[in-house]
Amino acid sequence: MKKPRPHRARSGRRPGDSGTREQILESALHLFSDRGYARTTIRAIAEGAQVDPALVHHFFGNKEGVFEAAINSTFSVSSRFETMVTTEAEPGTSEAAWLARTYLSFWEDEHSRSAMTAIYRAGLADASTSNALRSRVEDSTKAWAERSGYRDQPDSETRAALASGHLVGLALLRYVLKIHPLADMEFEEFLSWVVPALEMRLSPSLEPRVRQSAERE
Amino acid sequence: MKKPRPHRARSGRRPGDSGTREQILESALHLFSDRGYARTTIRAIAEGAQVDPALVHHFFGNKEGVFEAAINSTFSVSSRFETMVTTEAEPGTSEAAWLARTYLSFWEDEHSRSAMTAIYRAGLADASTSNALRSRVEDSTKAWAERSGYRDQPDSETRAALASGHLVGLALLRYVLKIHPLADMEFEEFLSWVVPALEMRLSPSLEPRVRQSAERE
DNA sequence: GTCTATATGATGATAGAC
DNA sequence: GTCTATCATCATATAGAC
Repeated sequence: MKKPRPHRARSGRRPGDSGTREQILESALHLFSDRGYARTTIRAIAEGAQVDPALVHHFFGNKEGVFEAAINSTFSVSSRFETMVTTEAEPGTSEAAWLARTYLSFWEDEHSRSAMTAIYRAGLADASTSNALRSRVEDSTKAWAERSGYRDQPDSETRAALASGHLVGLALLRYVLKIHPLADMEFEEFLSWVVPALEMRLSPSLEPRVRQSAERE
Repeated sequence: MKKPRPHRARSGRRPGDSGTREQILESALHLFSDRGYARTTIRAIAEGAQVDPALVHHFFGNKEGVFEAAINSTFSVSSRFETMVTTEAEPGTSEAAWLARTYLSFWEDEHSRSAMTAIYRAGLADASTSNALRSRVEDSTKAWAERSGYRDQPDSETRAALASGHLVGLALLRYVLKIHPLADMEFEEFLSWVVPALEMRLSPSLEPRVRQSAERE
């Protein structure tokens, strides 16, 4: 016996073919960035997308699959993250300025910010998930250090890592923790604070001669 | 309350009165710093301390109680964190140098590092738990900005926040993510990289004239 | 593609015996 | 102080009907 389905109580229709997959990813990305990985449940993702939890499994297999798909969806942060460090800086601006602007643009853009937040929340959550974030940061730092104009400077690798830490920390305080007054600033003003410090970090010639061997004993 | 001080190195017997509470906290701190808040279970804490899970509830009520007690146990990071910003810098060193050394010492010390890691992991995990970390960072940043020798400099609050982001980011990369080569450095060498950059950030007079908004001299 | 039903297990918490 | 037993909840994941 076929069950007649005279009227669908569901208001927003769920068409037979398209849309749902993207809605699941959108819901997932929102939740992962807001609640982190562990506290985000497949049920909540499904509810946010107004679909059945089983559908989430059907599309992505398991929770990790949803996460991977979510942070790579639509804006493909991962791939852009990698190609970022292989792009040439625009002439007229320092490479440090370009690095800061490019990296922080990921955070500034409302769409990719969710993915960035999700990535950092998940990567900092516990030791077992830190590996992915560590390789990501380490690789992009190293790649950038090797190809940048600062490549031949002494300690270029160390300086690149210090610059990464600088940028990561500022991004976390401004975009994740939303610390005042960093979070309230206009983007360009924020950049105007960050760039000079980063330029100094990356180019020894701009540095005062404060640094010599630390008091070691 | 008598303490026989048995000096026993954990032979397997769980004596009727002492030790267990501290062992629970030790186990909890280790797990919270390693796996974050959400992935740390009371059962695992109990197992690590070789006690019954019910005992954990008996002592601390609920999971959050264990967390609070753990990060405040033995080394009382929270209180030291607050008094940190009210202490005078030692003469002969810049305040920026003192700030960097004091803050990073919390991370460098093996014991307090667990608490620091737990605090940051929990605070960055999701939006709901970010409040505690935000107020902590915001308050200590502000307090330090107001009482430091840089107090009368223009934008002292902004500069203090930027310095906080700088320090937090470097600490996370070195101590939590363990990014090479930051994590492999000796502490004094690490400091010798951080301090000059922080001094420049905090004192406009040391800054190159890249920024136009700095009016004061 | 979508959903119902369910297997299977882990979790935080409590009550209460010794 | 310590443990046994258990509750209620919620999790991921799967099988299979329509």
